[in-house]
Amino acid sequence: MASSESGSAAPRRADARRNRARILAAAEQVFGDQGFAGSTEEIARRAGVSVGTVFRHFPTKRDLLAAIVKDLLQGLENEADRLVRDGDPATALFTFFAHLVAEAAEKKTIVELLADVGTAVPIDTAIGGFADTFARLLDKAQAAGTVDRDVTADDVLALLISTTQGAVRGGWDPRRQERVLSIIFAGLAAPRR
Amino acid sequence: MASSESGSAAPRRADARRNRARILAAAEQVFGDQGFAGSTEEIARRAGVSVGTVFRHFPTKRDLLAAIVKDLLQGLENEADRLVRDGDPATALFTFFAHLVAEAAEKKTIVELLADVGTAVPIDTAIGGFADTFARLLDKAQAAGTVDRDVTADDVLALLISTTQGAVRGGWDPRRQERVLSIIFAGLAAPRR
Amino acid sequence: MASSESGSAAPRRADARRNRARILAAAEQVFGDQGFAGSTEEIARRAGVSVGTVFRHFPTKRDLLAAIVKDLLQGLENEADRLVRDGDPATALFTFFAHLVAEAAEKKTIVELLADVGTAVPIDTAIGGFADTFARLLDKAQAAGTVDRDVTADDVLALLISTTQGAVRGGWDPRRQERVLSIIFAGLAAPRR
Amino acid sequence: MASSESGSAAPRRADARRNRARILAAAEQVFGDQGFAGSTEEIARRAGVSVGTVFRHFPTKRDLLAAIVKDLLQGLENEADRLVRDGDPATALFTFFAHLVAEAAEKKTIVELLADVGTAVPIDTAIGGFADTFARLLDKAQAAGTVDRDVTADDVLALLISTTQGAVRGGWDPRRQERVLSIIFAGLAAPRR
DNA sequence: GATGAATGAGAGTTCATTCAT
DNA sequence: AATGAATGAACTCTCATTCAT
Repeated sequence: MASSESGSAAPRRADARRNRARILAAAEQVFGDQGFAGSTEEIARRAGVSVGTVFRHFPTKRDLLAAIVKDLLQGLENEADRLVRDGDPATALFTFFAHLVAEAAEKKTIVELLADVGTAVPIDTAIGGFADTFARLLDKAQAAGTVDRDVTADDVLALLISTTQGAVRGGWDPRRQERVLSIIFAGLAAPRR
Repeated sequence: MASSESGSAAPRRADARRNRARILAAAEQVFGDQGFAGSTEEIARRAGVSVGTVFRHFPTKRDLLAAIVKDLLQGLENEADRLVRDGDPATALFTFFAHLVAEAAEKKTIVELLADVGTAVPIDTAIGGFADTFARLLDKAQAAGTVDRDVTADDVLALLISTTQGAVRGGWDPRRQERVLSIIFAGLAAPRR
Repeated sequence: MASSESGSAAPRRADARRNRARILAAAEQVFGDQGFAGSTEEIARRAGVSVGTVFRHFPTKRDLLAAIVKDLLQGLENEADRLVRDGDPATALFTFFAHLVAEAAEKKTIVELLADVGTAVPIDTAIGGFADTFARLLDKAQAAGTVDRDVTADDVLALLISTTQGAVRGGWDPRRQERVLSIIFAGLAAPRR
Repeated sequence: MASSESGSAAPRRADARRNRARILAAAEQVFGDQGFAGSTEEIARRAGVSVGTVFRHFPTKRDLLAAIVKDLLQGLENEADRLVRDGDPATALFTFFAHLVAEAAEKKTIVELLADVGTAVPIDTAIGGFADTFARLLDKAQAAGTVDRDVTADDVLALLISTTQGAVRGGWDPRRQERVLSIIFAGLAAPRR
């Protein structure tokens, strides 16, 4: 009774936990194929479960999307921590930046939805979770002289949103992605004015 | 492919022409307020017209969106032509790039829809209309030495899509927008590798 | 644009008017058979119309009920006016009272719903429409000496609600109804205290 | 017919007995607040029990309602017996009648449901339990001369249903209730025809 | 050409009831 | 006996699209 928002973490019973996972997977598929318009019934079908069960786990369609996004971000944040600790200060910022863009390109539709559906998880909230990480990575890079001192963490986040959305909406191949990144990274390195 | 797809150009009768314009305006408002989910009936209401009329002009909701986008792009291309002719070769590329981003930020929702709704007008088709323009502006800039020779027109278009989408989805204030652009422009100017 | 609440009066087009009437009739049937739980789809079917049409006429299930009740009351009020004008002062009150009870017994389920479903038309509002009429009938009866002077119009209305509900819920046969009324009328006539 | 319909009387185990009571109490609350539409899950929650348990005790929602009503009536019948034995013959009928109306006004929603929901306990069955009691009270009153000889027990029951339902549906304040009763009692006393 | 009523598939959501744990 | 997850039919309502007037 204490800690449970709607559709939160893991149920107690094993079968329920299994179902929750299946539903999330099915939803990722369906949203991926048809966008947020994909029907709940279709999700239930693919999860091998009845609609009622979907709604028991996620009282609202939006909650479903939010849960998917949350999982996705969780994974990324874990990787981030590792990089902050162990990466080369001079390049870790670039590495992580590129990594996020690549991930986004892979999870295309989810990232699209992230920005679309009113407010499931507003995009800046989502990316905001990385604010600290980037602030730290930026510090190190500036200390190492690979990024101009005038650049702020907010600048980097804004560029991240851009590149991420560009990758997702523009339908880039890996070469294009690499070239775009290299231009942006050059811009970050260049002394301003 | 030239002059008469469904709902294209201008009807003969004056009242019909007037209605077409009203409907487009109303649709731009409604889509702007409520996204593509805004109902056809609402559009009809705001246009002071009945649903039937909306459908006579645009057989499908998507056609409506396509028409709006087409108008928007038409306007921009006109401005582009002027710039190519009269602008300062060293900076015209940057000026036009910034102009497009600003426009996008203004027409937020329409640009969002551009990328979202399946295929009203796929984003690269839309932006592709500027390919020639940018190719020419890029040439001049490289000749003037304000952009690195390694940069291609496709690179520029990719960056345009990114910044455009970033501006629209990220909810930037003008200062952020300016800073982001200046970093990207610096990246374009910097000699590669 | 001026005078039209939801589901109000009569549409312009003849077919629409016909449909509206059919829907009302079907709804009266269905509500009568199954109470307010009867489904909209069933109503549509019996009206020979699709659900969409039902909802175009009455945007809410409750609106449908309200419309039925309104029609019912309208009819009764018309009869009331006639009685006030032409009836025998000494007995008109009793006549009209008995008439309403009989009507209620006939339209059983509708009257039940009147009181049940939250607030489609709150029962006192409904009966309140007769307040004036009863006030006038009561005056005349008291002048004629057939009702005790201590009785107020509110008393009469309260008794009307009672008898009405009794008739509807109690499943009285005509004899029972007559006996109950005669006792109540005797009570009204009797000098108080 | 005597002791073991579904969900009847008292379970053996102490905890089960406790649960049964809790569920009944919770259901009375919930039905009181939200009518018969109140959800089983809500009832379970308020009883501090799971849905499964509710259904083990009362296989159907309607059974729950029936049980509540049964309890309510049981209590009233006990009081009735006392009155028949000890009350003043001349007034006991009136006293008990008024008492029932007051009770009904208190348990408003339950009494509403009594008459509404198809058949949990049909209203005349419910009130029929008092038939004997009233027959006896009526006898005494007629012997004492406070009620006209022409009045039958069925008349009294019909009036009881009326007043009861009137009180519940009409939203009377105590004064109105008193006035209505006094008129009805006057009617009972008055010599007929 | 315009109107606006009709269509009807489909959506999200609820809830009594069943059943594995 | 109790739990609480699962079921799935049912419900109200929306909306792009068609078509009689």
